[in-house]
Amino acid sequence: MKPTSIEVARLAGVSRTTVSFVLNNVKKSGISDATRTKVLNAAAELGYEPNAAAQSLASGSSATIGLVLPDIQHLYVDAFLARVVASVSEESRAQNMKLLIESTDGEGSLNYRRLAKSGRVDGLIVVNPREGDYDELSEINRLFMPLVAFGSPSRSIATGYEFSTTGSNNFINAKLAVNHLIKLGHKKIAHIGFASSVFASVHSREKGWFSALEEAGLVQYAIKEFANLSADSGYQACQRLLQKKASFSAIFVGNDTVAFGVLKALFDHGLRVPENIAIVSYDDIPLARFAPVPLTTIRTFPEEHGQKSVAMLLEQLKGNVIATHHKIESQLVIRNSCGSGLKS
Amino acid sequence: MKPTSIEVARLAGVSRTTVSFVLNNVKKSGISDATRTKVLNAAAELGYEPNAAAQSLASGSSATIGLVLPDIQHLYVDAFLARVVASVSEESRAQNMKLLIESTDGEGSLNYRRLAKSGRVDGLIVVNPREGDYDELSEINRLFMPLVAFGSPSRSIATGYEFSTTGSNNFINAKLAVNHLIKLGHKKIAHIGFASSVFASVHSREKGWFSALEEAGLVQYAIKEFANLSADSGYQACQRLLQKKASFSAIFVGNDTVAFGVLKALFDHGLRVPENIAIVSYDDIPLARFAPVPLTTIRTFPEEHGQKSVAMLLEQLKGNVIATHHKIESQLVIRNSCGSGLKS
DNA sequence: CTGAAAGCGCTTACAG
DNA sequence: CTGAAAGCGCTTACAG
Repeated sequence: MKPTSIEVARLAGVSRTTVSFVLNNVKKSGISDATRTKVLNAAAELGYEPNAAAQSLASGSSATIGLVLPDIQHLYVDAFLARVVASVSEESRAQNMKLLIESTDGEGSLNYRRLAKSGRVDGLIVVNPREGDYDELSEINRLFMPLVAFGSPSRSIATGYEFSTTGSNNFINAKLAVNHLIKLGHKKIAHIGFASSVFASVHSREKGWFSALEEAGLVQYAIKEFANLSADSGYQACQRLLQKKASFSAIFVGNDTVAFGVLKALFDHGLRVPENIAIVSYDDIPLARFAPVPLTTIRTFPEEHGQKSVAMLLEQLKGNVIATHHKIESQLVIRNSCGSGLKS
Repeated sequence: MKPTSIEVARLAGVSRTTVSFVLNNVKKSGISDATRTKVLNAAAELGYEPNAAAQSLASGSSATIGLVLPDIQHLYVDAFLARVVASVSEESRAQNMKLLIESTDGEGSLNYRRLAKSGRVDGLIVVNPREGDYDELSEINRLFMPLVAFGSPSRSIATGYEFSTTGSNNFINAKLAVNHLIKLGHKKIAHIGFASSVFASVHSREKGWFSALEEAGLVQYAIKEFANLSADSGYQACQRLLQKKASFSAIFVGNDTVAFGVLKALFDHGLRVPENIAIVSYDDIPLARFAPVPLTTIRTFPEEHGQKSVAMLLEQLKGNVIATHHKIESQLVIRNSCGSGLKS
């Protein structure tokens, strides 16, 4: 039914070896132009397409990248993650690699080892790994295949983990955001994390917030709540915050999606942004500037991250085994929600 | 390095056949419990994981589903598509299938045939295929593998295409949305499509809008513009609309993301929603009710669609070859943007 | 209840 | 410049 390389060889009047050499463009094979043309014509005539499983089995490489997402629920609600998927997909395609999507289950665990051993993928990009996964990831990287942790701080290298990482510096950026609020005169600055702090990125942003308060001597005003990815959970987290006795004049919100919910909760409470409460958030998703109050936020570059992750993985696949950290610079985008200006 | 089934067989003191039977749970093999246990223990002890390529080559099935996305750019900006990816991923996982992501390139073309012939996937879910792709999809389905077109109207069956489809009825739903505006007394109802009308869903929504106008005898007021997926493109499309001489008191916007841009364009133009201009849009993305004016919109159920697509594909994979259309009901969610009520 | 052996469709030393 | 042949690691009739 589907033609195999043997049919192509027969039609072209050569051996399967030659067919393989021509189709895979093997340099050192010294195929004559005449032969090459014959093979190419035969393959085209038969509509030949190599069987991927056979190729993979024989060559030991699957030509596919595995993208591991945290709890897949993130994708339902968080625009940031979608952009990561899109850019990784795009770049993989550009590099002639296929893309396999995996996600961790409810408990956040994925059998990385099984995936690695199955030979289904040549390398792994793991998005926002949990702190508890670092040991296993390191072992996967050492034993089986290259691995890039997306959205991880470079500390993985500092602490002896061997795999590559890419990410913006959540800690520094969070400080940047909070310092902006401090500079505007705010003293009582609350924090709403965008998810559970088992996620490294959530945790780092919280630490950055706290560190900024410490340096300014404002920790006595520190109060915080955690949302759970959706705008709705942000709404609820903000309500919990409002019920506390401690007051605040500004909130550093863990991401933009959650900030949408926070804005609504504040409005529903009769509070105006930025007049009564100033907000700075994180991500600069495409809708951030279309929010009820255009959001002042930390702009990250997920597309660049995604592309870079793929590039780093391919580097390692080529045998360039140095684990590196690629840092993506971020920037504070000032819009209306912090009350410091009206640029949009 | 990685153990193979032969090592497992050796350790368990059986043949590879037996190992394969036990691990694949082959019913009719009549493996004794004692043997089964021995094999399982040996496999566990060695940390054995079957090689996927070998399995696929030998069995003729890859146990993976291919998910084909339209222009990958959609994912950058459209929350709807992300939910589709998430649900398909989730359901695939639940069904023990792997998920391969493919996307069409800039010109919107993908070599479906190559993908099908490579044997990399057992079946295909194609999201929002372009009208021009139907012939090829039909052929792929006939020649190579089951295929489900996601977001397609059932007309594919009516017109003789053989593959299965799933989707809400864009035409009917658009009419529903527009009729709601008509019922509220609007006569001059403009339309802003969310993308180019080469996409079947964009086209159907436009037709639904126009059909509603026809039935109400309002086509003389019909004006339209098309955005290009992002909120920003919605902003621009709305500006173009505002520059026309024709006036309007309501807009049916092709999706929520674009509606965010439309809202901003109207505000910047000094128009209030819903007082001056009423808006109904489409999708009910998670942020729709957190928009500057909570959006009245058609709620679709992408998660259900995604899950159903996978289920339909698996049915066909099991040999149940009937092409069917699964229709997902939608509903109009009334919020503030149409001015008819204040439910949220 | 279990095993020997063929076969899936490629790649890749190796030999010439 | 090209080909015969082994091998990748499984599954699956077939035989017993």
